[in-house]
Amino acid sequence: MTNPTPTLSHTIADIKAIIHREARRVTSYDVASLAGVSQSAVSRCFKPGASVSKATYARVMQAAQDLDYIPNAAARSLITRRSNLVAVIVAGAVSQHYSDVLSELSCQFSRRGMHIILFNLPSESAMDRTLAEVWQHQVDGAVVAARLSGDQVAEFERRQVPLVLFNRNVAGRAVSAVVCNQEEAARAMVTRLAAGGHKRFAMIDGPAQSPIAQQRKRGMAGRLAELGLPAPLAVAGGFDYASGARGLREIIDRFGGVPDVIVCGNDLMAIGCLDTARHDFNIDVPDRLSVTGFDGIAASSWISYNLTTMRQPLLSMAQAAAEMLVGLVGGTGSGHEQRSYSATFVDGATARLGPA
Amino acid sequence: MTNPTPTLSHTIADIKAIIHREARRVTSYDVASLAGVSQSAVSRCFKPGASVSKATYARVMQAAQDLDYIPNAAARSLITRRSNLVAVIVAGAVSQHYSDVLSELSCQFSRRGMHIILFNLPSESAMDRTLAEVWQHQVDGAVVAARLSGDQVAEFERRQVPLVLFNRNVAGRAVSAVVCNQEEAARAMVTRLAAGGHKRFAMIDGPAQSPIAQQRKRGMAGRLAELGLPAPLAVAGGFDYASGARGLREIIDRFGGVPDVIVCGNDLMAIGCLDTARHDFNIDVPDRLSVTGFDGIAASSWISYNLTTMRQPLLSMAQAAAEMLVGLVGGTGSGHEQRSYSATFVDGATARLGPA
DNA sequence: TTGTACGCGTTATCAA
DNA sequence: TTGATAACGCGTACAA
Repeated sequence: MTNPTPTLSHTIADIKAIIHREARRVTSYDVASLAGVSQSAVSRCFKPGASVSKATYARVMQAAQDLDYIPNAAARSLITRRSNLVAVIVAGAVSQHYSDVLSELSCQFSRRGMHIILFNLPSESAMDRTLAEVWQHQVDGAVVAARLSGDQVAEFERRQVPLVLFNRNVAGRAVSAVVCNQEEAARAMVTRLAAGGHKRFAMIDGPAQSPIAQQRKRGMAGRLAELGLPAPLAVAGGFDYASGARGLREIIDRFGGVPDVIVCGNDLMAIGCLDTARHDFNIDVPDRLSVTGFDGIAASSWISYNLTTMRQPLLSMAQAAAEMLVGLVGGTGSGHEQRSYSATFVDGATARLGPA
Repeated sequence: MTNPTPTLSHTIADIKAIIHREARRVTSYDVASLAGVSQSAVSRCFKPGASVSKATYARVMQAAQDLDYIPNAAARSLITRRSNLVAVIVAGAVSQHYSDVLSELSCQFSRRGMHIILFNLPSESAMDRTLAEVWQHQVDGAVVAARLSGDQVAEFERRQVPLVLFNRNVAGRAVSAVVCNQEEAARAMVTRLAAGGHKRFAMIDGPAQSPIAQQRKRGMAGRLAELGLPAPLAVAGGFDYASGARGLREIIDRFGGVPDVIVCGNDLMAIGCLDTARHDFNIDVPDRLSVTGFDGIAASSWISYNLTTMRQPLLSMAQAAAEMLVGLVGGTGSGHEQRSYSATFVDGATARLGPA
C-alpha cells in the first residue's frame, strides 16, 4: 500500500497532542513539520510577496488551517521592529467627545493592518506614567489628543516614535499635528454675531487648562476688540451640560440682566445654557438672547436645539491624522506637517444674525 | 586619581554611540554593561518582588535611566506568554453609545497594568477577519460587545483566551457575560405604563439584528399579553435620532392617529420621537402621548427632555466586566459566570404614570 | 525555490 | 544574591 503524499513526521492529531502536552502554542515549526517543509518556508508563506511555489504554499496553508496556526505578533515584532500597534492617547474628559474620532481612527488604521492601543488619561498629570507604558509596547506611532510638554514631545523624537497631535499644539516645537483653527472659528462667529447687531457679549468659557478653550476665547476677545465692542463678560465652565446652566445664572447675576448673546465654549454648555434660559428663566432665544456653541455635536442639530454653532470636521481630521501617521511610520513625511482645518458655520436658530 | 566606582566597560556616551551606530534599541545588555552587572540582574530589577540587593538595584536603575531603557513588552510577552493586552471588540454602531464604557474599561485595566487593543467592527460580518487579528496579538483576554456565533465562542475556548461578553448572550454556550436584563426592564416599563392607564401601545423597535432590541421587544410584548392588552404596533428603527422621527410618522400613518404611548427601543429614538411629536405635530407629551426610552444616556436627563426611561448601570457593568476578565486571566473564575444587572426606572416627565 | 543558522530582547532555570 | 545559559516564535541572510 503506497502513500502518494510525502511521508510526514506527524499527523495532525499527533502534533496537537504534543502541543497540548507541552502546554505550548502552535508555532511555525509545527506547521512546517505537518506540511513537510522547513520553518522558513512557513514564514515565507505568511509574508505577502515572498517567493514560494504554489504547491508549497498550498500544503503550508492547509497545515496551518488544520492546526489553527496564526503567526505570533510579539515574535514578529521582535525581529521586524514593527508592532503594527499605534498608541492613541486621550485625556479622560475629551474621550466622550471623541468617540467618533476613535472609531474613525480605528477603522483607518485597521485598513492598513494596524491596531490601536488605547491610553485613557484619568488626569492630564498622568502623562509621564502613561508614556512609560507606551514605550514598553513598542508602538509604531502615536496619536495624542492631550496636553504634551516640550520634553515629552522631545522624548518621542529621541525614541523615534512618530507622533501626530490631534487638535493640540506644542509651542516652539516642530511636530506633526492635525488641528482645527479655533481662533479663526471664534472670530468668524463674533463677526456674524456683530453683524446681527449684538453688542453686549458674554461667554461661558471652557476649563482654564484647555488649549482649545483658550484659543476660542482669544479669538473672540480679539475680534471684539477689532470691532470696537466691549470685552465680553466671561464666566468659567467645564465643557459639560451643567456648566451651561450654572454659567447662565452667573452671567445674569453679574450682568444684572441678560446680555445680547452668550457665546459658549462648546455645544454641550450651549445646550445647557439654552435649556436653562428657556425653561427656568423663560427667556426667549433667540429673540431676547442669542446662544451659540462650538463643535457641531450630534445633539446640536436636534430639533429642540437647532444650535447656531461652528462645526469641526472631526471625521476628516481623524482621517488626516491616521494618514499622516501612517506616512510617518512608512518613512514618508517631514515629521512636522501641520494640517489645519476650518470650522464651518452652522446657521441654526439660536442667534439673530446679520446677512451672510 | 582613584575611581571609587567599579571599572565599567563603557561610558554612557560610548554605549549610546554604539546603539546609534547599530540602529538598535536600548536593551537590558546595554544597561547591564553600564551598571557592571549581568543581564539577568537587570531583568530582575524590573520584576517586582525579585531578589536583588539594594546596591545592585540602585546601580541598575541609574544606568537604565541614563540610557532611557524600558523593557520591551514584545520580548517579555514571548517568554511569559502574557501580553498584558486585552482586546475590546465593539460593533461600529454601538461604539458611540459605549464611549463611557470604553473609558471605564481602559481605566480599570490600566489600573491592573493591562491595556486595551481596540477592534472596531465596521459591520458585524467582519468578525472572523477581526478575530484572526486578535489571535495574532496574543491578547490575554477579550471583552466583546458585538454578535458572536457559537463557533466563534468555541474558538476562544480552544485558544484558551478568556472571554467576557458585554450586554450580549450566546445561546446554548457557557460563557462569561455581564448583561443588563433587558426583558425585565421592558416588562417593568410596560407595567408602569399600564398602571398609568395606557392601553394602546406602539413601539419604535431597534435594528432587527440587535439582540438588545429583540429582548426589549419580547419583554414588552410578553408583559402586554399578560396584562390582557393588545399587542403593540411596532415599527422598525435603527437606534438613531432620525429613526425616532420617522418612527413617529409611520406610527401615526398606520395607526390612523396617536396611540397612548410610544415605547422606543432606546433613548436616542425616544428623543427624536419626542422632538418630532412636539415640534412637528404639536402633540402634547405627556398629556396626549407618552414617550419612553431605554438606556439612560446623558441627554435623556436634559431639561428639554427629562425622559421617562430605564437606565442601564453601564459604569458598574464595565467595572464588572473588567473585574471578571482580570479574574479569568489570573486563573480565578469559572469561565461562565453571568452577572446580570437590572435597569432602574427613571421617573421623567414624558409619560403619564400610575403610582409607584 | 528551499533549507540552515542566527538573532530579535526578554524571562526562567539552575548552579555557584 | 548573582551569572551563565536556555528557551520563547518568528524573519531573514546565505548557501544550496
